Amino acid sequence: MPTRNKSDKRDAIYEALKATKEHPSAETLYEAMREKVPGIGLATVYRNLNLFLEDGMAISVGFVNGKERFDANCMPHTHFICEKCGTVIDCDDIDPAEIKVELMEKYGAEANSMVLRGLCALCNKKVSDG
Amino acid sequence: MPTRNKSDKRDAIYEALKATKEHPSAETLYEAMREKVPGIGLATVYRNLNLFLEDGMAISVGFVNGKERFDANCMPHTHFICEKCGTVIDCDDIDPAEIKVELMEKYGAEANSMVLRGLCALCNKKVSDG
DNA sequence: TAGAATAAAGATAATGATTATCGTTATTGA
DNA sequence: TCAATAACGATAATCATTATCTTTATTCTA
Repeated sequence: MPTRNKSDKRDAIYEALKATKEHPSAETLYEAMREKVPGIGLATVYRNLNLFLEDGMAISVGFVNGKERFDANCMPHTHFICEKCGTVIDCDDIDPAEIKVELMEKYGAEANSMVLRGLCALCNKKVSDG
Repeated sequence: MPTRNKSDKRDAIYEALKATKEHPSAETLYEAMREKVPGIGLATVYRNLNLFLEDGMAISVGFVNGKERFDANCMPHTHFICEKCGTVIDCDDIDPAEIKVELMEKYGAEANSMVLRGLCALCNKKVSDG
């Protein structure tokens, strides 16, 4: 891990990312932090999120409505993204290990993430309700 | 499916998308078509790709390096995306059905796509070779 | 089949998320 | 303490995508 200076802002951003389950975008995280950390800039949030990725402290879940979403939980776990409402769900009960083995055996590729997309329970219900 | 006028350009774009296995971006498809279809505009490619999505004639595979990638094959199938070289691979041998059932049972969510990300065989080899 | 109504096209301006730049401030290490 | 470097906030720049506008093609009807 590269050497970084101490930075209260960075620490605050990381704590905020760890504290939420909503897999926020840079913008969302920024808005949520403005209250607690007055004067923080959007560029600082973007900058530090990229450092977290670089340092293996966070992962990118993917893009939802054109915005990248982040997760401080780097343990390999499956994500579900609802294409209707944009919610990102941790699917801790769905083990990607078997699929990863299959992928390696059949394609020689090393997967480090698995993302499912579709309609979440709530949006799916709304659709079937008409 | 909404009514559309006949359009040679649209047909050409769709044929080009169907003909390739590389899951191109709008830009890539546009560049590939300029020779065969002189005078075609980038906006026309974007416009028609969106119509294909709308009409269920194509799917979005996801974003690779900030660019959306498309596939004319709408049969449910797994994709692998190499984060190093950007290659998108059809994993026809990896059946997402079981995972989808699991997702529905455990989370009530309806998945319509499954995407794995990581390093393809070639890039993985390069890493291990050092 | 002409001609109005609508869809599609090409060019390009606008948008919006992200990144780069720049001057300033904080941190580090000698 | 102080020079070197990292981080910051503000904001300009970038780049993929979308919207707009004018022209051209297609369709539908009288």
